[in-house]
Amino acid sequence: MVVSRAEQRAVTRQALLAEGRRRFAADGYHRVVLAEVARAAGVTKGAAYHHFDSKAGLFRATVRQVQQELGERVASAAERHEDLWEQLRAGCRAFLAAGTDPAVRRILLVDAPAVLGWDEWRALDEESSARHLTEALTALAEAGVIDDQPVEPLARLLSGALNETALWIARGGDPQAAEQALDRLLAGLRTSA
Amino acid sequence: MVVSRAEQRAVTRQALLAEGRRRFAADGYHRVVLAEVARAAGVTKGAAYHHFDSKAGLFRATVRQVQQELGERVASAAERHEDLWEQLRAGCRAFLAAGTDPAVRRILLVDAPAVLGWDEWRALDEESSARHLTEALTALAEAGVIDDQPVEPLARLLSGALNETALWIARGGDPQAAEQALDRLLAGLRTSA
DNA sequence: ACGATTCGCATACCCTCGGTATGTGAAAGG
DNA sequence: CCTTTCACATACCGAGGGTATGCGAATCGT
Repeated sequence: MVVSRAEQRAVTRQALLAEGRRRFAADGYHRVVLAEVARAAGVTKGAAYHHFDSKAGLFRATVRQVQQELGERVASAAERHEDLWEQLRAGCRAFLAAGTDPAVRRILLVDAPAVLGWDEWRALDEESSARHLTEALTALAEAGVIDDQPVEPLARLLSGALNETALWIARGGDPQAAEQALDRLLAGLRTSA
Repeated sequence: MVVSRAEQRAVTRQALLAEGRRRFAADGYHRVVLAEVARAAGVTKGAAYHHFDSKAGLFRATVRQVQQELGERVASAAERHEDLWEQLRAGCRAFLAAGTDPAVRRILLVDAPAVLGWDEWRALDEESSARHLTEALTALAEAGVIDDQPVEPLARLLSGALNETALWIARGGDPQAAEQALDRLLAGLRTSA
């Protein structure tokens, strides 16, 4: 076995993060016990506190990871299209589809706001997935596809709509019906001119 | 002092509920200590467990109370209008305004889904405020003001949009801008015919 | 190359706080 | 008036987050 200190550190951190993610997604933040996460990761609670300042700290790192992955998924779905409007639609659909992932559902959409506080949650959301949304809306407004307007409130409206609908789909809602409703909603934003 | 047993029971229960609501709204569920709530209500932890089966039980009762008040506020705002469309708009605006109430914000929108689980939260939401929304949409669809479509996904979209935007306003977002964005979004739903 | 130092973790411990089991005195019931 | 019920209080338990400290192995300075 190799034994570089930096390597070992990274390995342990990843193991904790991976196990934490599994459990946070499956059981929810509150029911996860940190010592069990550490044990399953092959270390003890001491290691967890060496890498993260608290249970919430591990959770925060997990949120960051899941957020980033989600942002990439959404972005890559959007990038497959040339048309700005289709980019928005594709990104939104990708987000709705991501709601089936328990990690996204439980960690990002349900627990994160309560555990980290809405402010911090929103800040993290902004720097990953939500940013794409505001950028897309800004571009659409500049291109005249939607009315020129402050994009921030509109982005919040759509972000909330997507979050809630993703959860609804995950709990048995019809994905196709959701996409159609979303399409109607988005279509209503286009300039009538 | 009078001393009917039923009276005393009601008094204590209300005191616990009121104090719990204050603290849940101010500090968030996790940071609230049940014994402190009881002490501030003039009783001990034993009383709290006599009235509610757990800390989550007290929280659940609090959620119910806040939800119901919110539902009434929204409904009464809507009822001030004759026109179905104006009822929807008024209800939505009332909801956004309610987001300034810390109890609504923290208890209903942030903590409740995490503490009670999304399913139970949604069930409670449904029997108070969200129900009005689906009813309004159904009526509008029947009246031909909006396209005939499954109302459930649309209701989820709008409900999520309102929740998130209420939080955004509470954290410094411009209420007027939010209402305008909401109006555009809703207006897009009207039948073009 | 070898002592000094850092560092990645383990071990042992504390303490808060949710939950429970049991006691008690005063109202309700017969 | 005696019994029962009931609305709490009191005492206790244990889980689990957080901390203080020890230790052995990698890293560094000379």
